[in-house]
Amino acid sequence: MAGNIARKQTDREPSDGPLDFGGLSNHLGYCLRRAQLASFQNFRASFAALDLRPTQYSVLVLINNNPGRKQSEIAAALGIKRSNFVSLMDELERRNLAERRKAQSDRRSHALFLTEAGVQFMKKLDLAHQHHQDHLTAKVGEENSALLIELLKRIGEGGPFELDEADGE
Amino acid sequence: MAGNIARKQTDREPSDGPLDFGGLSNHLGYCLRRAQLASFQNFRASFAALDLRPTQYSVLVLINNNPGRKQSEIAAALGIKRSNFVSLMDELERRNLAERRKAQSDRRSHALFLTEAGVQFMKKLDLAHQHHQDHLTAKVGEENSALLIELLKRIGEGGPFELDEADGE
DNA sequence: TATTGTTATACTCTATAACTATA
DNA sequence: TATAGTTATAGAGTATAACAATA
Repeated sequence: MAGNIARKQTDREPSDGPLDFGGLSNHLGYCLRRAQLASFQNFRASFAALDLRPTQYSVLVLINNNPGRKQSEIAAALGIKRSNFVSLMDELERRNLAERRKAQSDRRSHALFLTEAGVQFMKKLDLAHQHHQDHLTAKVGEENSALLIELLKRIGEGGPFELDEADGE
Repeated sequence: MAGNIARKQTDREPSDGPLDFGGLSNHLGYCLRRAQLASFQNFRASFAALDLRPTQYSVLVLINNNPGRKQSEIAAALGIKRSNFVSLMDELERRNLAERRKAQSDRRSHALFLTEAGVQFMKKLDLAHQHHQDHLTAKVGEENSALLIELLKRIGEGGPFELDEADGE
């Protein structure tokens, strides 16, 4: 808030010293973005040995908890477009972690399952995720973790998820 | 946690009903990601009429609060690579919101300023941001907003920012 | 030799349109 | 005709390498 009124900014060059973020440091959206980036970064570190990105992890968890569900259901639940989900699933299938099977009831759709290797892999993922979660929890303080999650859910709910888009024209 | 032991998943097709997210719904990192996506979405809606993305907004705010600082300083403060900052700044210059000026002291560097139009534009940005911030604050409850920001800062601090990378080889 | 800005490139994520095969 | 999966494409965001001008 401090600072500039409506005039062209002058030629001074303050050069050194820390930058003034103004109100930005206390903008909820900005803090969210930076926290999320830090979280992703730690996720990547925790899962580096397993070579798995956050999105891939969430897909495996969802298939594991809902074996046999349609590809489009898993995608929609995670807010991923059907079209973008294809290559994601291709990769998991290539690594023999998950598989598509033709659904009997509706031969258009694919039912998704973890492979045996995928189920085994989940154990390692659980450990890596615990490591990641512990890191974040330690940062906010254990006693604040549940409240933080609650507040984040309030922001996140009613998002773009659970609803698939109709193909536009 | 409920569910799958180490065996290949069977062919059942539970078909309908909501998906089981397992522990995922209470993963801090996952909640962060969904909240951040929802926040970005609301940001875009609030700034749609102004045709400005979150990154562009943060750049304008930082230049406004630190006129005359080097391009690389602004970029580093926001965690943006120098190389990626170029097209961003090109766009802001093309729209006559900000400008580069050759620095006197070091003719390699560009000092960044808002244009007169840019300073005027900030007023509209402040209003749009207030609208956006109010939306988020209402979702978490006004009495929780400050605490949430504090907790997010703990996660976000020590991130990839304020430090520029050395050019690799 | 190191730094600033730049270009070129590549990979991920996201978004849209159009195709296919089934329904 | 509508839906599930796919393909192709395009826009952002992010990452690295290399170059010119300057220090």
